[in-house]
Amino acid sequence: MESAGSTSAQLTRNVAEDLPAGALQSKLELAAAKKRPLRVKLGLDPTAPDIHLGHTVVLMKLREFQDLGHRVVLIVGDFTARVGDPSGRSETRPVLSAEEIVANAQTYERQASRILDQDPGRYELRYNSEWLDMSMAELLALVRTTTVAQLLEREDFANRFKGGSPISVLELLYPLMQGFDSVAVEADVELGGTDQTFNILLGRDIQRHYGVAEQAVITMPILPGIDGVEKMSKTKGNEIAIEASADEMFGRTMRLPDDAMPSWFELLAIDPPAGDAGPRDSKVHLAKAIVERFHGLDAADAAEAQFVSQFVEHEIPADIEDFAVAPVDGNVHLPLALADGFGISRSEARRLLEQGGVKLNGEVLDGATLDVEADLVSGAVVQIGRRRFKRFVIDR
RNA sequence: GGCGGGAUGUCCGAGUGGUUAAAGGAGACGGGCUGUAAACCCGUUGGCUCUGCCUACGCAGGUUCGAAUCCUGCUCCCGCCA
Repeated sequence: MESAGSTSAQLTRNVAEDLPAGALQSKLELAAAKKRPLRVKLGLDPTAPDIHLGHTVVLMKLREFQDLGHRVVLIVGDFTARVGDPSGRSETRPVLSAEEIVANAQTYERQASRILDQDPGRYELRYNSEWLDMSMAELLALVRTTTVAQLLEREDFANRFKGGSPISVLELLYPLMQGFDSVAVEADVELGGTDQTFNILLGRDIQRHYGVAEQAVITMPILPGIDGVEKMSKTKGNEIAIEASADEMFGRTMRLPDDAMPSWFELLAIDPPAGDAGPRDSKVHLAKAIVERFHGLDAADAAEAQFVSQFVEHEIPADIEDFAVAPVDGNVHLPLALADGFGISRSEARRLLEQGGVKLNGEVLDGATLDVEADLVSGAVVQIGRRRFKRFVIDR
């Protein structure tokens, strides 16, 4: 068996921070001495329905722990999600129903299983309502562990406080609840993005107050979204979902700004191409590696071929969804058909037509034509911009 | 509890009775250039049965020929004082 020191070095390879210094190593030594696996915690917010590449950075790190024989404890924050955030419009969070939470948790579990080992010895899924649905007396005991000054040290709280933006008490309570999760599951290590540093560290304080061993803290850098700037998230639309199709993964990766490539290579643990590949070829390499990870090598090759065909050679893709249009008096009214077919408003469809953004079988439609004979569009490929396609079939 | 300030389109943010579907910016989308990168240029960006109509400036009423702009009540947010 390797020494705890080298194992620790391996585990901290691409992390942002490993706090406090040496904590992980002593945890590993402890585990080796007691011959028990470490309990490695990750909290999941059950609000977002899909896992994307950003989540996988942390999940892959968890997987490394599992591969070393340790046990991952995933916590679904169903309790906090059920409470919702009562503060004003600025920070509104939808209050999720119990059914939605369960559904989201199942989605997470299914998607996370693509990365994590589901072996019960190395994997445990818990809902925090199990322990957070506590009495007022218990809540007071929890609240006693922390001062307001401590909470206001967190950067975003501090900024909002200074800037006069609302901070609800519930938000202040979140770090406490997260910390109590660590007490409840007896976490040895907690992982999270760097945006979680404060919460995870506070977890240590709370554990100490409860007389539990303090967890080691490991934070992973935040993966930028395909805009290269903001944190990857579904609400910003800059994500690549791990359940996205191979073509979509490939295409979206190709939209990544060059500057962001190094961090993607590093955080996704993908080896950059050897030699002096240009930025474009490097990006293809990156895109293929990502697709390969989730769809396999064949799919990666196919996605590349598809990409080249569609965007380099401007071929019309092979597999296009059909969309049934109902003609009126033998004509298809384009604004309506485009709106329904592509999920946009009719006004937007009109605008796109006027701007020459719509092609019918490769021909740009001039904006004046709003109605087309049904026979002409039957089986025709309709294209909006560079990447939206539908095949119109006449529904008689 | 008292006093004061605020709520505008996806977001930020102008606008204090009429040419305001609402300046400007961001974002997004379409076009050009290109490597579906960056930078840059042009255009668009509430909806619809589209030379017009409807809806919209926290919510509900009111004044007025006419209101995002004035008045009243309500909701929420922020600050100071207690």
